[in-house]
Amino acid sequence: MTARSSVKRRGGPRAATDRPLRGAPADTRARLVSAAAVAFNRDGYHGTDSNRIAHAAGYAAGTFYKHFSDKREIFLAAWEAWVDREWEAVSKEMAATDDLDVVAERIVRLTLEHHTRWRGLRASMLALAATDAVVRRFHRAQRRRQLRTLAGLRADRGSRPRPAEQDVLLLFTLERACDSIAQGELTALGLSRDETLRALRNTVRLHLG
Amino acid sequence: MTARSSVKRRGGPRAATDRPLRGAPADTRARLVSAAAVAFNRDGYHGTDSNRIAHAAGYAAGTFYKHFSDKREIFLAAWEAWVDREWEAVSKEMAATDDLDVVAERIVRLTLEHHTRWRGLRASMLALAATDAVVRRFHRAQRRRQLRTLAGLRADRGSRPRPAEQDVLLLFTLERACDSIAQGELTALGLSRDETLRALRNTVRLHLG
Amino acid sequence: MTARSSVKRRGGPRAATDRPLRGAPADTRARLVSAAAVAFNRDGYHGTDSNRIAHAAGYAAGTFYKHFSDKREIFLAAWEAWVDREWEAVSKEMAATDDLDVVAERIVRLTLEHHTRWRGLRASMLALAATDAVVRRFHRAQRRRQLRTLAGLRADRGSRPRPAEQDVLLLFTLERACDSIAQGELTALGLSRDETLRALRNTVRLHLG
Amino acid sequence: MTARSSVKRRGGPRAATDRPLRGAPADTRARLVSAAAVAFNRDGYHGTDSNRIAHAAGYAAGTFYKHFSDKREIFLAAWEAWVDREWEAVSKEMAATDDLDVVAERIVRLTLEHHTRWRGLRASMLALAATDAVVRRFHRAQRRRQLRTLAGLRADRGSRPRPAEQDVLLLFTLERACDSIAQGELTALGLSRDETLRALRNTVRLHLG
DNA sequence: CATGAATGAGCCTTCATTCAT
DNA sequence: AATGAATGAAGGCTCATTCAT
Repeated sequence: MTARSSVKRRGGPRAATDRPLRGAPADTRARLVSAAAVAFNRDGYHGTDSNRIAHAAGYAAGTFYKHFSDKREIFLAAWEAWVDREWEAVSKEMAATDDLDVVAERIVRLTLEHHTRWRGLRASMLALAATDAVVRRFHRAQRRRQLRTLAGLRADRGSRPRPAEQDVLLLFTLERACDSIAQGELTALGLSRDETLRALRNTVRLHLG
Repeated sequence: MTARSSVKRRGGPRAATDRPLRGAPADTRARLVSAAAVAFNRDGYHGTDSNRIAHAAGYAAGTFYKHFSDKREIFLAAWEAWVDREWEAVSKEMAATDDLDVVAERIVRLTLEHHTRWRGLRASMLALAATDAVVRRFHRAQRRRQLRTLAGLRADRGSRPRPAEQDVLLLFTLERACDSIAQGELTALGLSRDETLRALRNTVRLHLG
Repeated sequence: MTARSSVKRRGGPRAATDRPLRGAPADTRARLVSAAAVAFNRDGYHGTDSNRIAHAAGYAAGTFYKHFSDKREIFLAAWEAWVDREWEAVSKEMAATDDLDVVAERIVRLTLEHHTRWRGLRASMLALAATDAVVRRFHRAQRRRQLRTLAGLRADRGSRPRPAEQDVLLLFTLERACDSIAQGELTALGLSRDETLRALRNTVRLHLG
Repeated sequence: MTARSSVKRRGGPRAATDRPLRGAPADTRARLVSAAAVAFNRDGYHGTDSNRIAHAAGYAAGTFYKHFSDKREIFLAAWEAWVDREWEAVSKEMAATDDLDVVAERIVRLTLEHHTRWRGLRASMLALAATDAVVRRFHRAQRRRQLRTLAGLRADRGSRPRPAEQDVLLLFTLERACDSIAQGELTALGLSRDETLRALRNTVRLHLG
């Protein structure tokens, strides 16, 4: 009914910059995952919808379901990508120097940045994992990946091996403290952020040594 | 032409054979809050609705809105009640004995029980607090109550005063460990639950000493 | 424990055997507006609802909100369309002849027919305009359109210009008399319908002369 | 459950000044009708509810249904009272002087005041009458009362008798003009209010003469 | 590969009405 | 005569998902 130019541009708002919309499926998928991560993080899992995600990525509603069978699936993909990015960054910092103090400082800083930036995504994950068994399984799988990565990193540095218990506890500690700071809870309660970070750095350094 | 009258007939109470339905508003409210806590815990905040909560409490849908202006309000009420109950139980245990080891063991056990029983409610709270500023404020207010209670308990025992930072950190540690154990994460990762609990008890005992 | 998954399945289109459902948005919108006009007219604004309107137009409930942000919006669209149609019909009659008597007779007849057919819609508009400022503004805008149209028609015929006051008064008179006759009030009170119409025709003829 | 003093005063808000709540049924009824008239006028028939009306009158929700079988009934009662008051006022003015010009001026002024004050009530009546046959019948009955009253007033003054058609037309004219002015439509369209009122007064004087 | 109109179950909320006290 | 807690049908609106093009 409406005349269409061969270049796909229509009346409605196109969120991001105009890119070639028909491309490799993997690219489309990646764009959708990125948009989903941002939306879930900002509005929570139940605060966005698949149509909004698709449009934010520059696609129509239907495209979403060509790449993901449902909303949960894209959420898990976004989570997986998030874990990937975090440990990529950490690995890079670990490789760049031998100084333990520097490495510990960087891990804490990166984790804090990452958790601050993505605190909404993390909160949604925790809530979904509590009610949805599939999400819970996925979350644990990612946790195992984290543990493997962490053990691998220690091995690369020639550090002495440790029981996994100690690694999880380190992860828990890092996670909890960073989530809290990210949410602004410490500050809101009048507690010192720097003090906490110093303690965290110390814990990490001892763990890696 | 005028097939439909503009006056509509609806409503009316049910047969008067059921539970004690007509009672003091405070009782009704309390029943609704209890039912809500169970429902939120089992299905998550977004997994139940006000109608289901009302029916679970033995009331009709409309009754809900005589007592709460919306779903969030009853969620916060359920959360508040949950915090109340937890610290009531802890206070009781604190008063019953002077032996620090026993007290620490009880606090850890109670917290673990409480977090295990209500892990879904806790997960919903964390997710909502990430997206909803009102919930976040409420959560912090409850946290302050926890801190006051904890400080009070220490004072009652004649323990030396501590900076609030140490109290929150104790709360965080307890919380995170108990949430993890409650979700079954430690076990799923093949880690020792008893070991973790022993360490926790030790931390608590040192803190209260 | 996790009986309910947090992912919910719903929606999906109906069997593709029905009316031309998937079409240009403008067509869908037009069908919805038509159905709404009929429903509002028959049952009153508060006597129908968006679901009923959508179904009457051959669509599902959700489709309504793809085209209108709420019930009021479609009501105003229906009203606008009604005003359009009325004055289209009147314009056509005006163009078809030069005989003032004939024109006056046709205007009165058309107005009466139109008001009779749509008296419920008119009544809803009057009631809403009394309570709702947005509706009131819209109604006045339409009134201004009517006045412009009426002035234009007179100008086309080379009639002498008149102050707008006289045009509104003509509109008021026509409106009130036709509404009354449409509601059957005159007849119910034992008054002569023909007598009133004769007087009306006379007024219109004098006004256009 | 709650201790009650013998003087009926509870926590909740009591709308009007405290009056003796248990009294002659007619008084209660009258208070409810007054409150209903105000509420319907301000918010429209569908914009208030029976609970609100009861509370505004100083009673509990249930009291409403001890005096009226449904919402429509109190609406009709409010309407009837409104017509009563209007024609009471008009009759008084008619009796107070013999000067036709003065009488006409007063009728127009009173009608305008009355329609301005109660324009929302009138609008609701028109909308309900369009969809509800019972309301429509009631409205016509009141119209007949108006006509009888008007004829009686003319007879009292020794004016010559007139066909009812002319009386209704006078009522229609008065009504429509006053409704319009009351709604602010004339002013909003940039038309002269005084001019219209002058014409109205003239019409009334001729009619009564 | 992508589109986007359409679906329809279901959530949140209101309110006319009842009845045990 | 009055109370007010409770009812429950139903209206407004959302959104995960589908499918003809």
